[in-house]
Amino acid sequence: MEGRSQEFKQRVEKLGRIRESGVNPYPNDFKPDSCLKDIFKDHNGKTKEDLEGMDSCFTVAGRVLAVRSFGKAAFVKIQDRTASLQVYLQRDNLTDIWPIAKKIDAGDFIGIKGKLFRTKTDELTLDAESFTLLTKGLSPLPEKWHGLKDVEARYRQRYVDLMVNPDVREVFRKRTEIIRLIRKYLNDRDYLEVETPMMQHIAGGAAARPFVTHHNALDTDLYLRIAPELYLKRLVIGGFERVFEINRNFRNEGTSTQHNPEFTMLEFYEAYADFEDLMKLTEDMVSGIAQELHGSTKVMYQGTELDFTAPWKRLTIKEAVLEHSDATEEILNDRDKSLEFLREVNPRLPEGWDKLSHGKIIVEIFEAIGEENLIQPTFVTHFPIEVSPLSRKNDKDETLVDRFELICAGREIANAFSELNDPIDQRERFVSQVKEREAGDDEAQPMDEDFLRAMEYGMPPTAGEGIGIDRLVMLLTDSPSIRDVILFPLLKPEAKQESKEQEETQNNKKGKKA
RNA sequence: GGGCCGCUAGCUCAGUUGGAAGAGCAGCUGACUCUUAAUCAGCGGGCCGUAGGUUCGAUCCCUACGCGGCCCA
Repeated sequence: MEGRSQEFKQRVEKLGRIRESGVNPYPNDFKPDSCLKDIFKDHNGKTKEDLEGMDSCFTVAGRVLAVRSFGKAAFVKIQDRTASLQVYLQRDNLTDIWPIAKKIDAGDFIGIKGKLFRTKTDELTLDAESFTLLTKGLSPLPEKWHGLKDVEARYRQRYVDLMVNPDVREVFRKRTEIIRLIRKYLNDRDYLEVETPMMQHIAGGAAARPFVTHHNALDTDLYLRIAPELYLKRLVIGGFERVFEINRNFRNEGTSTQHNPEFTMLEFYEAYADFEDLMKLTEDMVSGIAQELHGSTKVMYQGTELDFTAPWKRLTIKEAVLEHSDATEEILNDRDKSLEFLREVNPRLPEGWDKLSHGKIIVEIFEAIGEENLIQPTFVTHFPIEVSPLSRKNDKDETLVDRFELICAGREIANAFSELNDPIDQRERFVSQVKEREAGDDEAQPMDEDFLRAMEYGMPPTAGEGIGIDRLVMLLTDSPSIRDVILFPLLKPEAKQESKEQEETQNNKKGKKA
């Protein structure tokens, strides 16, 4: 109890008095028969007289959000998963339980059975005929008017954030709805939803640093996946011509408003499709989701209108750079001139910058100046082959691949390509990746012999795409940070406030080991 | 990794050339059976992020550290 707030201690004492009076403060046999939203839906149109003529009782349960108490009566606002509703408690109706009912606190859960009426100010209200304490809350709720604002507290104690900030609940409901709509869209197109390994012996399918873990029984290191790509393609090879997976990827990188080390990715693969088909599919799917969610394909994001109405703009990566900088074709078509230009737009380059290939230089230039200027949804195409070891070569220009990135609000939302299905070419690409890895690029992809073995059986012509779900949800819920669309974003652990008992336990453990 | 900003009561926030730490809400006591951020009267509640330093004296100034936010890489 030491270190607890005064109010916490008072509530614990109150809890004790409730128990002494013979009332169980944590019963679990109360069954509501109505949710609050349905009560509004069915009865909010009714007049005072309509309600007086109605004989039906409603049994509801919820968390107490606010109490306005009089001597022998009280108005209490309760909230369930669907809505909030005012309840009227009167001493003369509640008799035995009144002493407890009048002592409830904001944060408690209560159950009420009663009849609907309208107050003098015309608010639909449930007049309690019986009252049941369902859970005593010990920690006080945040301020009723301002709610919980402290960003760190909101992330660390998301449960409190959700209790008191309805707009936060709404964001996460929309997140779930978006994922539901994606599933429906793909299921309707005969895609098969699958699950592939999160723990992999070879972390391939993307350029990123993985987390490492260890399997004790097999005594082997494993990586948390950075992408499901190579497994989903194995499934296409196996005959599942349309597959998708919505699941977590893990990348061992820093956090930002755009990055969380674990994030949710949709990946889908369709045989006999190419990357242009996927552009159409993406336009159709995302604009449809915006329409379902907002009733419009135009969505406000951080003060800017994003127009998801199909078709979306398409630019080659060079066009995107030319459109948003003073670079010229002459510069971009020459490796050394491009490098010089890159140094102007990005003076602080990673180590080994002078050895960058022409293709990588173009991508670096795009990321430095092109990407952030693409606000409306735009497909950026014609990526260089050096940065695309899993993509099919372009038939007309072997330095390019049939790939696009979807950029919106200045950030990458999706990445897709016609899949490389030539096993000989794929092996060569892996070999050059391994060389880059040996040269110090720890994001270059490792050799995956089993994947090659699979591809050697023949993979049908296929296109595949990954869509960052968190970022898509950000755009569709007007959220400025990825942490606003991830229920429990990764934070550093809080400063330890170990109790003496814990300290002793730990010391004992240390002592035993020593 | 670098820069800037923040950390004060359960919550939202004030505050002090460096001189006994404040408000509102929440809480407690009392009044009140139709309130809407209910009202009225009274009361309690603080390691001012942590640790050093400067000082007669530090929540305030300095240093380091921790956590968070934003920006940059």
